[in-house]
Amino acid sequence: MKRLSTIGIYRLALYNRCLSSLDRCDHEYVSSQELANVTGGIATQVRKDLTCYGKLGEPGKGYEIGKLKRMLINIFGKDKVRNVILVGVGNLGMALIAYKGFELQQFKIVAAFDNDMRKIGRHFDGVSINDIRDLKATIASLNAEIAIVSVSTSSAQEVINELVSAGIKSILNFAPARVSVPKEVELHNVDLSIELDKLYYLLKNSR
Amino acid sequence: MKRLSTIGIYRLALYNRCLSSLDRCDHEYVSSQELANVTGGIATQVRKDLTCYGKLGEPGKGYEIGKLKRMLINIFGKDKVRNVILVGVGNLGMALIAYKGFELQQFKIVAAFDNDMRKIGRHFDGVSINDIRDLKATIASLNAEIAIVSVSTSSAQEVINELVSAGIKSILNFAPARVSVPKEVELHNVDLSIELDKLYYLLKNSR
DNA sequence: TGGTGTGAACCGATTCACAGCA
DNA sequence: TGCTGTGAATCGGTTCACACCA
Repeated sequence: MKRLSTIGIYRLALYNRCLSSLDRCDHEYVSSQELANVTGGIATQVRKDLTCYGKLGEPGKGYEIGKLKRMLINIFGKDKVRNVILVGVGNLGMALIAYKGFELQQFKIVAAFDNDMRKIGRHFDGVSINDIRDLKATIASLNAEIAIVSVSTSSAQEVINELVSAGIKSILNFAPARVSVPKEVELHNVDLSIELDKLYYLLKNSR
Repeated sequence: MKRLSTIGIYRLALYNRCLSSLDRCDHEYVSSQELANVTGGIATQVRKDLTCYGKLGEPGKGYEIGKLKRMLINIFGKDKVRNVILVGVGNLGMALIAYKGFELQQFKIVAAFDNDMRKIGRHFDGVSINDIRDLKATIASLNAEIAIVSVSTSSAQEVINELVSAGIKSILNFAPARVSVPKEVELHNVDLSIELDKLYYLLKNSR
């Protein structure tokens, strides 16, 4: 069972989400062609993606939706609850706490951190805002493994260092900074201005 | 001059940002090796990326920073101001309007739209919030080409249809929905829950 | 010597073509 | 007949090796 490529994981996640929005019973079937139509790919690729976790399609019928959902939940480890914390309760941090897309996927931000005294001790959308100095202790007590970082560029590396030493294994970083982590820690960057750069490029070099 | 792959554009944008943070004069030089160190790649790749727009490195010295910057600004069409509009002034929309990373890259959101009467006519962070019913007229008068969509999943397709018919060429969509656009329109999706899905996967399948 | 530019080799991912099963 | 699963062919991007230049 090999580790998938980033793009492979992405497509699997996409199938997962499309299944949820398919208004069909769990015991009904969906074909690779249909899944391809919804995700903008081709049927062969969908099949290749799905078969690397064992054969679960039925020739002539397709994939049983319930079975497929269970497989995907298992692949992503969503059967187990994982606590997510967030550092940096600015505009973006608040938006992420309140983000509706997370609820649908059973993600739960269990605590937030900031260094602004006016925010510490308060709640936002049901999530308590803690003193960043309590990061390590709180992470330990919550047994959190995933952190979302939405602090300023200048403090990103420092915050991430603390997260790593507190035992965080995976980090989703929104600060537009190149930060480094030990290789056993997973770091994903979401860089909004680079996304806009891409659009600029495509506009300038449009077909 | 061929169109680059998505990942190629991404790296170019990354080089661009790293140059800004390099505290060195524009007339000094940077080597491909150095650029690779900062961006986490290898020197050969940096050179391959840069040479597809003509030779501008100098053997034995490297790339003149000012020249490289100008080339990148040109590649991304940032020499020309492009007006960006935003639809959906919820938590995420507000965070995007206030996002500091955009300023650094000369991106400017010139108008926002919403359908909430309590928001329409007000300003947020210097950006006026307009009635979504005025979308077409306002886009035309501002000559906007890029739109950021941060509306709910259920209204994403409808809003995007309107944007397309109003002449928008590039869309950055934050709604976790698969939406379709005519093929001449560029659509990029930023899907936050899929980013978390990836972290879940990596955590479950860690090395 | 220290760097760039680039053809060639490599590698992984995508697509094709088709065997096989209900 | 309709759809899956998969080896083979293909494609494109990455890396290597080295020619070349200041």
